Amino acid sequence: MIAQQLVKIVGEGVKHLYGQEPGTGLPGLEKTKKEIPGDFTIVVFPLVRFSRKSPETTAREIGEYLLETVPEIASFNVIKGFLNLVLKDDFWLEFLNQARRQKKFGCLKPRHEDPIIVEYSSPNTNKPLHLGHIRNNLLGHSLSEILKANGHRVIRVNLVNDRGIHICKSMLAYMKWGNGETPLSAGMKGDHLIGKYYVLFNQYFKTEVHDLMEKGLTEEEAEKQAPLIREAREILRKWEAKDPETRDLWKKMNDWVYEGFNETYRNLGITFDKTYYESNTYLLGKELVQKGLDAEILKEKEDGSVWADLREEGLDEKLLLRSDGTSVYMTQDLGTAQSRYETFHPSSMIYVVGNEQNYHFDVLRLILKKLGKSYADHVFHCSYGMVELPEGKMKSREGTVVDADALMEEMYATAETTTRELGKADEMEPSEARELFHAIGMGALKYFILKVDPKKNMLFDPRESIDFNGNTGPFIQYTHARIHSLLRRAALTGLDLSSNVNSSLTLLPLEKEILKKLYLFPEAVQQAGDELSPAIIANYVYDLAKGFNQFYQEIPVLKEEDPEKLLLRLALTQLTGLAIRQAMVLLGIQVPTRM
RNA sequence: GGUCCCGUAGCUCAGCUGGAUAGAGCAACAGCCUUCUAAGCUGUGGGUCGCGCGUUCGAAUCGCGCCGGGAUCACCA
Repeated sequence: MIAQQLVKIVGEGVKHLYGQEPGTGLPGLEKTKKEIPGDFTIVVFPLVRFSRKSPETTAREIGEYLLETVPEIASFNVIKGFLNLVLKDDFWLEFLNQARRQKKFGCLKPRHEDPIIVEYSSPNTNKPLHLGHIRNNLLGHSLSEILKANGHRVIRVNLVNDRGIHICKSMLAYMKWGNGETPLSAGMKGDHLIGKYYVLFNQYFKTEVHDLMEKGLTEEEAEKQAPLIREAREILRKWEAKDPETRDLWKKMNDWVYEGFNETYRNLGITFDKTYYESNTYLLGKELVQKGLDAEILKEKEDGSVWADLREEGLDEKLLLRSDGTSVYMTQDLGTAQSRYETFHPSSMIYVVGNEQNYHFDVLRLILKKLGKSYADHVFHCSYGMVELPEGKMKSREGTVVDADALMEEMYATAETTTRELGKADEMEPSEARELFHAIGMGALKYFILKVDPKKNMLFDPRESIDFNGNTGPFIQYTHARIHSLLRRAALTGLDLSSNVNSSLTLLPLEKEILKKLYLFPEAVQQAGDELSPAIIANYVYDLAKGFNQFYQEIPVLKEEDPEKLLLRLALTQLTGLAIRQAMVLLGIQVPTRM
């Protein structure tokens, strides 16, 4: 690309003019600021120490050198230490022609190499998904798409947490108060039904704890001795002993939950290549720990528990096997990492997990390293922030969660109302209209979440509905629909869009603006991949759509009488449409062709 | 208490690998539909970039110290 070439040539220029190699790190090419004439800018301050001249003189000299050397450069200007370069219009027009020939503009071709494993979602099967899970799922899905666009092979995996004491709590509550209720008889999605019993358990449990504390127990003692928790623990014991009755109920209830989850996933547009279940993987890792013990990397304490000592690394000791020989969460994660490494030989493993588990993943990586695993350095925790409500953090037990299904329904309803008010659904088939409402509702939700830097906490106010105007998903979708409307009209006139644009045309400022933005799309895709950040794509595509709307509003396209200019504008329109669609695919958002 | 993350306009967020006058959207106000979709476009107002010190020709951006918010440090997952 021209950017890298220019940087290189600047280096050569410095050597030619001042006899010194600037070496690494010096030159930096940036976009020229809006109000200043120019396309790219070189900040020459760092080069002054080679030239031993004023910034202005240095900039002028390098400018002259570039003007002579680089045929694409039309002119330059110098403001203080800033060297602003103007490229010839035919450079931009050539770019337009070349970009239009690409199959998938902005994306790299798939390379044949080891895959990247992206783990996300990882739900518990004792309650329905909420807004936090939505952020996780959207991030995981989008990251997978972004990595693919960067030429990687991606394996998307889901590790379902289908066993453990929390599941037993729902089971116990169901046994006690369920009366044989089923999703069908209750008219509820399976995950919501199970969630109901989880809440029920916690209500009764809370009362028990309260009563015990009245009798003088501390909270901690009460929580351990409450009859309900003892019963739940007994169910867990039976489950681990493979008691048939317990296992049957467990399976039945989990299947209900999966049916519910699948519906939620379908609405979200999320899929996986492989699903793991903890009930199958929770014993993994013991072998690994044993080997570490044999090699004296790990140590056993007197009571038989096994630990990794991370104090030299600035962390604490970490338990890997309890004194009774059973394993913990960390043990399992060590085991699944090893198992995935053996099956897929991934180039890296990315875990999309909330930032509350930052410590866990630091420890995981350290232990893998201690155990001498070469892949330890290729384990990445894609850590994202909490979704907060105006009152603070969402808490399942206190019922202050925003339910995923309810939220999606609401988004759909808002999309329908808004669209109908605008009269845009009037001439649509009911099925087309339904698809549109879904696309817009989900587009608004997804964009709202993905435009925020993943690592930051974000705020969601349920009282204010998610916007459809301004920097939003529907805004971008609308721009796309508008583009298609233009292209449809153009098609009616029988124009052939496939031929190349004449590269000796002169560009209007707004036309060039869009070309400059389009030029940045491949970079945005790459940066999003490097930083594991869909937000970069979201902000990019908003900027592009905004730019197109300005162009659209100011410059008539179809009224243009000069056929070459008409072709240019339509080509511009078409490529923008492609870039928007491509970017939105990376975000997992559908783009309607009319709305 | 230790470690990590965050603090930018009334609100939600960009910008953070140091660069020119700190940007959007929402909300408020004022314009633009007999002309390609007004879910749009244009304009006005709104800022000690938490505070202080340092590094630098140059700091929202880097370093240190405070202040404020969050997460985490289980024989839970």
